[in-house]
This record gives sequence, structure tokens and C-alpha cells, in this order.
Amino acid sequence: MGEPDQKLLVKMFKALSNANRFRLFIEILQAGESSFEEGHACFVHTIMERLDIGAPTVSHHLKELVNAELIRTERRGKFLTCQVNPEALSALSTFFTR
Amino acid sequence: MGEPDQKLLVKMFKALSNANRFRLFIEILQAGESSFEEGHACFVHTIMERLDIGAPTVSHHLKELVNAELIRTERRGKFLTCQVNPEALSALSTFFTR
DNA sequence: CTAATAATTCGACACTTGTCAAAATATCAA
DNA sequence: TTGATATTTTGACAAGTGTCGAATTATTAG
Repeated sequence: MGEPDQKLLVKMFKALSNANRFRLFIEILQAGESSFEEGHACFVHTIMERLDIGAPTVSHHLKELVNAELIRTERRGKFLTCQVNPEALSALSTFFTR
Repeated sequence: MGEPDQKLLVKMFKALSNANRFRLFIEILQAGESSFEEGHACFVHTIMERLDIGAPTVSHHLKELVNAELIRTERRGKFLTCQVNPEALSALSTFFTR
């Protein structure tokens, strides 16, 4: 149960296999680490500006990260907040720990 | 030095983002775990039969795994042996351990 | 050397992917 | 409601990828 099947793992790797999408993931990861204050979370628009990627592309990439269960998103009014799925992180961690 | 840059990480993920290449990696990983006897290592031809992938494709995939520094290969006469690069494994492990 | 077997390279092809501009939708502020 | 701002969807296209058959190279066995 706790162990993710190969299919999901491959999906996760595919989601992280694009440089921009990886940077996106890192941003979300770091935002989650440093934001005790809720407001500062990770907004698409913020990311868009910081990484210099168009909005449609960011939207598309986020969907793939969500689909791979690497992150979760939640709408807050006009904005979208993102956070890393800790289970994904630990699943990947254990996979590479032998 | 010990810490791999993002570029290499992305390369690793890309290498693992294809189902067949992932299966290849798993095979090599498991072969390495279970083979105290050197001879039983991981031969391309063996993999080819077991995973039902054509030889050119296996060759191509192996090159990508090598290029991502996930595995190392060594020729033994007619055959090619493969083994997982332990540094890659630990680099990935630490990346996902927060 | 020659024949057989293992692996690689080459050429080709369908399929996927990353990206953006334009249009559409959602939500808030006034 | 209207205007402004945030995000998503759609449509399109160049570039990249996975795969295979055929040809090529490497190596060993006889």
C-alpha cells in the first residue's frame, strides 16, 4: 500500500525530467520550507515572473506535477497555492535508499 | 563537489522517465544486489530477452543511463556488463530526504 | 581465416512534448 | 455590474523521443 507502483514512479520521474518543471518543483519545495506564514506560499504568478515562463506553460507544468502526485494545489481566491506532497517525497526517498 | 547540480539531476530523471528504461535500471539494480558471483552480472543480451526489447533499443537506453551517470558499463569479451553507480543512488537519496 | 554471436550505428517513422499567442474563464475590487 | 487581474483552455508548431530493421563493427570459437 505504502509502496508506489513503478507506473507512478515513472510518472514522477517524467514530471521532474524537464528543466523548467524541475525548477518549478524546487520553488514549491523551498517555498514550503520557508513559509511559516501562510500568505507567502507559492503562487503561480510569482513563479511565472521569477522563472520567466509564460502562464500557459506554468499551468501546464503544474498539472503534470499534480498528476504525478508530486504536489497539491488549492485555489485561494484569484490565486493558486501549491505545496509538495510529502508522501511523494518519502516514497522517492525510500526508493533510492538501499 | 559531492552535490550534483540540477542539470545532472534532471538528466537522471529523464533517464528514468521511460518505462522500459526504468525496467532496465531495475534489472541492473537487482542483478547487482543478488550477484555475489561476478559472472552472473547483467548482460545486455539477457536483458533484451527478459524485457522483450530489441537490441538497438536496449543499446540506446543503456547509453542514456550511462550518460546520466546512473550506471556504468564494462565490456567482457563479447558481452557488456552493467552496474549501478552507487554515487548516483546516494545523490538521489539525499535529494529526496529533507 | 571463417563462421557465429553480441553489440552498436544508421536511417527512418510515428508519436510525444514544451512552448506560446489568442481566447476563454474565474474571481475580486470598486 | 464593470473592469482588472489570475489562471486555464485551445490550437498550433518545432523539436525531441522510442522504437525497429538493416547494415556495421567487435569478439570469440573452431
